Amino acid sequence: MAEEEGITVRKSENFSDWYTQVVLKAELADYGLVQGTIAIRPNALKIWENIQKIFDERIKELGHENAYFPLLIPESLLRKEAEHFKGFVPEVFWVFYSGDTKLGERLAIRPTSETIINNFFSKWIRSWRDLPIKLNQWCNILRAEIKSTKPFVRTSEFLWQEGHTAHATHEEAEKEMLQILEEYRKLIEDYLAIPVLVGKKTESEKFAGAETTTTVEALMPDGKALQMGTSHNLGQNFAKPFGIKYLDKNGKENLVYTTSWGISTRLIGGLIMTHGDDKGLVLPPKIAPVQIVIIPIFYNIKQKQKIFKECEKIVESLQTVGLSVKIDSREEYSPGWKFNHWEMKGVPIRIEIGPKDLQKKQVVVVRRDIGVKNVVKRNTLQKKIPILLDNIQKNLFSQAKRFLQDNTTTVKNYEELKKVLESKGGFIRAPWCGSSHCEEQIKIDTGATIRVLSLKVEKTSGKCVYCGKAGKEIAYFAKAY
RNA sequence: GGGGGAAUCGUCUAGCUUGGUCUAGGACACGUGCUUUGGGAGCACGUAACCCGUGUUCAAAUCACGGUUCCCCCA
Repeated sequence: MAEEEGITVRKSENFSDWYTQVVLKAELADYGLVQGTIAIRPNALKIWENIQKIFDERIKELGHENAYFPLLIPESLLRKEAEHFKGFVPEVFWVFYSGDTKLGERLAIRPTSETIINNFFSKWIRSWRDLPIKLNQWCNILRAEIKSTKPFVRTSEFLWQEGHTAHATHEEAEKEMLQILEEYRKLIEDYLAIPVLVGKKTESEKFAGAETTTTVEALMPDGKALQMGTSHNLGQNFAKPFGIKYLDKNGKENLVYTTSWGISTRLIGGLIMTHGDDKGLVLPPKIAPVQIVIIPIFYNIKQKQKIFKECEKIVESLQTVGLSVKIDSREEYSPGWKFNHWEMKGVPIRIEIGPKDLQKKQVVVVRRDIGVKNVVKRNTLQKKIPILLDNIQKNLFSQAKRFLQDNTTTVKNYEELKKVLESKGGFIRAPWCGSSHCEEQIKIDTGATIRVLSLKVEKTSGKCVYCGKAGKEIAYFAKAY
């Protein structure tokens, strides 16, 4: 027995330790040499590549183009929008030297690229004919995280996409922000099978420099919220200091309206936490790099050749219907070892094929999500596997959805709010008067913040959960990562 | 932001209290060979470690100080 190779803690018993073990043992990432950095290993990068492919295609359909901007941003540029600078400066990495020469002006390693991209916008936009401009870049960014780093979830360096657009009108910018928000929701719910709350941020939680920040927030099994993506309407907050102006049809000079939006490799963290179990990672079929793994079982050389041949045939038939299949033909590992191995790596479906199956023209099909084994006739396999994958995808989503619903609690007063936070956590739905003072006090008191406000104000006749004055709208509170 | 714990082969760890016998032990992993394959197979041989720095001492894995990293709890 070599159980040390597997996950040795239960997800329900020590969530944090469980998470670390899955990350390391499923070979998703390894710790870097500098605090808050990780090496993203092929198993995880493949997931990211799938996310990229899906989202990249989608935004291109919506008229966006990819570009790439410099990593280094001069301090003077970063300072141009005051709120933005104030918000980001505590976590900026600065470059002071090139070789031995001290630089005249220190350079920021991008914590986000609004400043540098808007700088180019001001050069590239002259006429109403240049608008809208809708760019995106896939890149890495650096934000110094001194405490509580966690692979994928909170690291100093991470991979992301940042979209940056400029529009002629406020309405257009608002529309862009909302459209992308909806794309994020679809990506995360339909592909990653993670249900989210969609809405906007409060003044204190919004992006530094934004007019409006919208967000998709998921709930992790430990009752903490995880921000999965944000989409901002920057209004003219950046257009003004960067002087992004154009001449309209009447020859009049106007400032543009800009947006920005991003999702990052943090999504992988959400994926691990949401779907993983005591055996390791569980990947939704639509995002899994390998959807089906085939384990051949044999007792002698003669059988081996026949079985391998049959495996090849299965691979071919499944590949023709667009599935990603892998045979584990290694002979130095036993079938049992391979079962555990691929379960830890989260492959949605395992097909076992041995001498008995060969004889009966069947295979054994095992679902990763619920562990159920089924015998499937060989000639129906090509039809049944896609259906099964679809069921797994749906099951993972509905499980997570149920968890989200069961852990979203409506409360009437502060005592209840505190009680729920102390017990199971999750999202807490409560009336809020709209004052940032109440918001701040609740944070100091309980550690919970307002994660989301509904996009369309959810009116309430209830009283503010903190101060007892008339509630302006419903807020969703939670402790967050 | 505050507090607590930890750091020894690739991994988990023994050793530390009471410095010397530690040439640092074990299990698993890894390598080679033989044998094996329906839920983590077996035997044999082998590779492999005291986080970094400074100090105390005849002598440091063990004691002190500083650093680094990781984990946990609270805000």
